[in-house]
Amino acid sequence: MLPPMTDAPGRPRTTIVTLARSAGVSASTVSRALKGDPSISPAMRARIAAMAVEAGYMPNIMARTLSSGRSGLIGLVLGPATNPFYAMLLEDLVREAAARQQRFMIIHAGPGAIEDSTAEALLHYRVDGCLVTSADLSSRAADICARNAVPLVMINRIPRRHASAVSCDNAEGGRTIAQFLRAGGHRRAAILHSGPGSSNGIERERGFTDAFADDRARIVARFDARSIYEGGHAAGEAIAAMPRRDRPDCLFAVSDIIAMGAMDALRAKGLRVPDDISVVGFDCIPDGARPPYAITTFRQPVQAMVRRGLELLAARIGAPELPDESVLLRGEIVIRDSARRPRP
Amino acid sequence: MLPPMTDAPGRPRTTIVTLARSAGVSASTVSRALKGDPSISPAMRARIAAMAVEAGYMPNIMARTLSSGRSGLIGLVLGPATNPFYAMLLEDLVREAAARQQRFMIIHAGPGAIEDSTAEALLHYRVDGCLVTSADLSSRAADICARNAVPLVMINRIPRRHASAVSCDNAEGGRTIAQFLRAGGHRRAAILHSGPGSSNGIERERGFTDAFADDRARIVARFDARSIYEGGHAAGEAIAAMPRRDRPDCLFAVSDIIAMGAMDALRAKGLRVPDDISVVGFDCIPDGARPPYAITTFRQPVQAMVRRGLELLAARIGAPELPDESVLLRGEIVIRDSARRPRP
DNA sequence: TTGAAAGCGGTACCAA
DNA sequence: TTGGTACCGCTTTCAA
Repeated sequence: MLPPMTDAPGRPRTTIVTLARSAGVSASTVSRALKGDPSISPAMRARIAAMAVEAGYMPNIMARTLSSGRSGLIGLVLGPATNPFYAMLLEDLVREAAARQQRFMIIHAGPGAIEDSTAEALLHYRVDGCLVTSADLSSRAADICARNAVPLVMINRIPRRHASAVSCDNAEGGRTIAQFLRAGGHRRAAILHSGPGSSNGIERERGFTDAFADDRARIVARFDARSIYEGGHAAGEAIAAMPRRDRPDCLFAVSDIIAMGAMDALRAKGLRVPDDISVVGFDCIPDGARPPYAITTFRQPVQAMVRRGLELLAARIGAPELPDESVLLRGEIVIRDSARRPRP
Repeated sequence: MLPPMTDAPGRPRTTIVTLARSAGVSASTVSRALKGDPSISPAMRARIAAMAVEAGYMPNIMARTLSSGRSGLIGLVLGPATNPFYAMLLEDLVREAAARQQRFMIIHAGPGAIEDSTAEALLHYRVDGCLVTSADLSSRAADICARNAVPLVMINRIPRRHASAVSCDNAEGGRTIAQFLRAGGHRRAAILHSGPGSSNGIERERGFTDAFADDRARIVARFDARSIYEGGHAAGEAIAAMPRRDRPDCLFAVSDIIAMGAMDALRAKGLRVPDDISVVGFDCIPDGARPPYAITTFRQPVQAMVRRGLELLAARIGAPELPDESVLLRGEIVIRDSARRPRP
């Protein structure tokens, strides 16, 4: 047994019951008064509120959850926090959620898949809902959520069954970038993608290819850069090693972190960016804006995505019958110095 | 095999009671069997375990917490996740905690102070303990934890009253760097610190100054870079603007992110690093290792810090009367190319 | 080795 | 407008 949590030795923790006793009313009255039930007289409400403050009363969420079934906890499945994009997401997420009185239980923040045991923790804690950003939720975990009627919202992911989603219009972003490069005179592109498991990367590449390739321009190479710096670096080295006449004149990385790796590798091999080869990324992470990189990229509306995601989730927590919904938000190209620009 | 749809209309959710009924035993027996109480016969234990799996039973942590007083939740107060150092910390933290069946409720992950309402959420959720990394916990919040006997462990912070702490030996790190620079022939140092609120920065600077300054060498300037890239950048510009003869020959930034900003600014003004001025950082974040920076720095033993921190916390959760403890872990210098090295 | 029963701190329905 | 009361799901004596 744990020692009782007391504010002072011998004095019992303030609960609704102690409050009720010292106010000379019933526990139910206190409960109602505290949540502003209009059926309690204003005078009583004020009196109890004052006593609560005075006694340092703190509601026990566990007890509330047990009887009401709502925990105020959201399960958060986050991609690798060391990827600056997820770090941005996390900051915004925590801030927005706090403003809505929601808290996150964070159950994943690294690379790789989520263990089932980790996913089950979500249900143990009776999370009201679950937010998934990019890292893949196993279908078993998703099934568990669906069966237990835990609403699922994915941010920055293509929706799956039993889930709502909000993401940036990735295909449109890819298209915009392709048009920009075409206008800049590029005709031979290499794509640094993030593998078949990344729905975002696939969409971006699809949009890019659609708008870039025709009878005068084409995709000359593709590399799997796994959404990490090292992957981009390896691809950059491979590109630098290509015979000069086969080399692409521009490079589209499906995320900035990949682009950064590629740029460093190209330069280490003596190639100039953008003079010898243009590089474009995606995401608009802060690191990519700094002088050594100054990456031309596509900004995802992170804050809006976070806000909409939380809204979708809140709505579904309140009304589980709501149908799944996906929302697509428009981003914008950010032109810096890593790619040759169109002539004015 | 997936669990049956326990939430199907009309069919009750699997609880200890439903389990007990269908096993023809009492709820207490099920409770004990499930946690491997040796006083339950092995046969019974096995039978109940099998039924639990078959029924897809998930314990309700809220109920368990209510009766046992232990939630398995740790409150996490994290510094700004967009600072790569905290991102590294977060990844390790979540991984280590999951292995110990602990989950984090994340209540802060941005810049700035923690709102009291946010801190109080910790208590509402009856967290077993609280882990604080760098971001300042208001003394009010700390008091609340102390009153409620919620153990507090700080990682990467100087301990405060009512808290244990684990951190890197910052002063020693500062000293090591100073010795390295002195050996490299540097005599005029500038310090880019992170303000009076950062105990780490203060320790690092103290160690550095102790080992650097004497009658042949001195600290020629100090700048408050607020632990952010932009702060380092501003300081770098100020240094570049100094008359040549007043300029420092080396620069100690109390964190890598500051050093990166400074390097970019110095170079933008035409100064070469390390030829015109050496730059050293602290933390060893991945970004600092990349070619444009290749920062000479001091590596904090992050993984060990995380592990020890969780150990300290677990011990105090089990035995709240344990005295506060601070542990200091030794880091190591990482020599790269941003600072002139000693002649062999 | 097992069962009965009393909470843990709230919520919510039914009376008064 | 208030009080009484029956849970929510699990843990933990105390008895049998």
